[in-house]
Amino acid sequence: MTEKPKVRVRFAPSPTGYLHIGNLRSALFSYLYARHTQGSFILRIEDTDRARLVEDAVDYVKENLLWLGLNWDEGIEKGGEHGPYVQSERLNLYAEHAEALVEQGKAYRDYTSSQRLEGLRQHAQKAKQPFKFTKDMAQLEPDHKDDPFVIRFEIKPGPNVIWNDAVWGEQTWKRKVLDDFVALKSDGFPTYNFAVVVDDHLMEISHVLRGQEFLSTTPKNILVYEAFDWQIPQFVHLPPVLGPDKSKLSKRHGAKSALEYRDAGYLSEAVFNYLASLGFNDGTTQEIYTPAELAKVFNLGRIQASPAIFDPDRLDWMNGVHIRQMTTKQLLVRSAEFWPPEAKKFDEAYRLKVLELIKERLKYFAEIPELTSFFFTDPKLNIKPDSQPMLLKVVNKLEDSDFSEKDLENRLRALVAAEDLKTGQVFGIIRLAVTGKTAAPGLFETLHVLGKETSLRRLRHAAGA
RNA sequence: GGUCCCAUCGUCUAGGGGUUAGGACACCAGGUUUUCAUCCUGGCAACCGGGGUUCGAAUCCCCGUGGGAUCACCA
Repeated sequence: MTEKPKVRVRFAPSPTGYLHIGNLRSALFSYLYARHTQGSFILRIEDTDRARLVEDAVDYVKENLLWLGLNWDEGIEKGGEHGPYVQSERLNLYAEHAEALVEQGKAYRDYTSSQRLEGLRQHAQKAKQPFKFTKDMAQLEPDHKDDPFVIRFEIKPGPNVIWNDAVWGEQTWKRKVLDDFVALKSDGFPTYNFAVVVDDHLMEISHVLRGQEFLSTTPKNILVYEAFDWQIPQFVHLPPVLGPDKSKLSKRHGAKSALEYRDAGYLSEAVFNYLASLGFNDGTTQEIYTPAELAKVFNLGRIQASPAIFDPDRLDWMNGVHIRQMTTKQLLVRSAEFWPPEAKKFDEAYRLKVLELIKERLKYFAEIPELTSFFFTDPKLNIKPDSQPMLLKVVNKLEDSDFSEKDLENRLRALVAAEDLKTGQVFGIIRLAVTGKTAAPGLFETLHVLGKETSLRRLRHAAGA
């Protein structure tokens, strides 16, 4: 009996500023798998591209993950036994490993200038040949001492590269389509394809969950693992999340980061639920899950291979369901920042009653001001003069009411009956006078919550009294 | 263009040699109701095309078509 090795997965974004929903879903799946297997979820920063570095991007990534509840067990800030967790702080490691490959004849220094490289590339393009860099094209010796060089990983002839992807099944790549890629750049930084292997190995990553765009670089990664005689992790390539036009989701689609959903007043658990449903399902007809439930049912084998289109309508629906599942008290706490400034003049008990009334028509918290404004400030008057006599009768009828919902209902229905009018008509006029809206929560509840003083004041005002 | 991959309602998806192809969102209709919403009921709506294998194909195979990814000293 050998003990199963611990599952260790990582999310390794590069701090280039923008973290879209598709990236975040990769993080989510990694997190889910770690939780499902009681493994570790690690956050590593891949900042080897100095040109694209964006300030504060790391904070932005952290904020996104934290908001969604994707807490990492190990990584930046948290620390751990496999640090540092920022690639720019591991430069010596990559250099050592690249050097070792050179010594073993598995990689070589290349002094080819960028100009010559560009020329080579253009030449191939003119000849309509795919450009593929091989060792015989390389300049193995410097023209001058101290000329800059890169270290290229050499693809030697050999059998096809075969691996089994958890999502895509068995993959076979011919070596001859691979070219001698740069492992260490002339600035001393590693390239992604080299650093990712060194780090994943050193950090003992067991499963590599990443976007499908990395599928075609996997053979290169595998060859590096083999060159070092390292154990190859399980690869799990995730399908992309697409925009409504079926192209990859991007800023262009108004694609939002998690933070933008937070700012619009979406519940993180709803976004969590929705994101997980894009490319994963457990085979049942259940739609609504808590994060903990998802961690329980999540498994690699049920990840979809085909892309998913992001559907904002479905997210809205799902958020509404999560909202309605929450107690009003919880909801009040969660929505605290979204209430209009006027609401602060009222106590919590009152806001709680208001929330109770709008809860079932709330899709996200940003709608709160629009839905609740009349509970805090008198609405603009927009009553037709010919309905004013009716409102006067309403005022008279309610003047000695105790304003309980029951009493309000009895009196108002009695009035409608006495006047021989349609309920909807009369209630509609009252609603408009009191709320300024044609669509609002139930009339009796609204009047009750508003209270006698406010209700009668608005009614008298609307009646022109 | 080379390489690799994907393909069930408009969308997220279940299923998978014999099913009335299931659920959910959206949409439409009806019910409840004082409006809106919630809720309930019902409806519309799908196996990309063509061959093959088979008694039988949406399901397996092949070829098309469509879509995607990738071909950097980016990740």
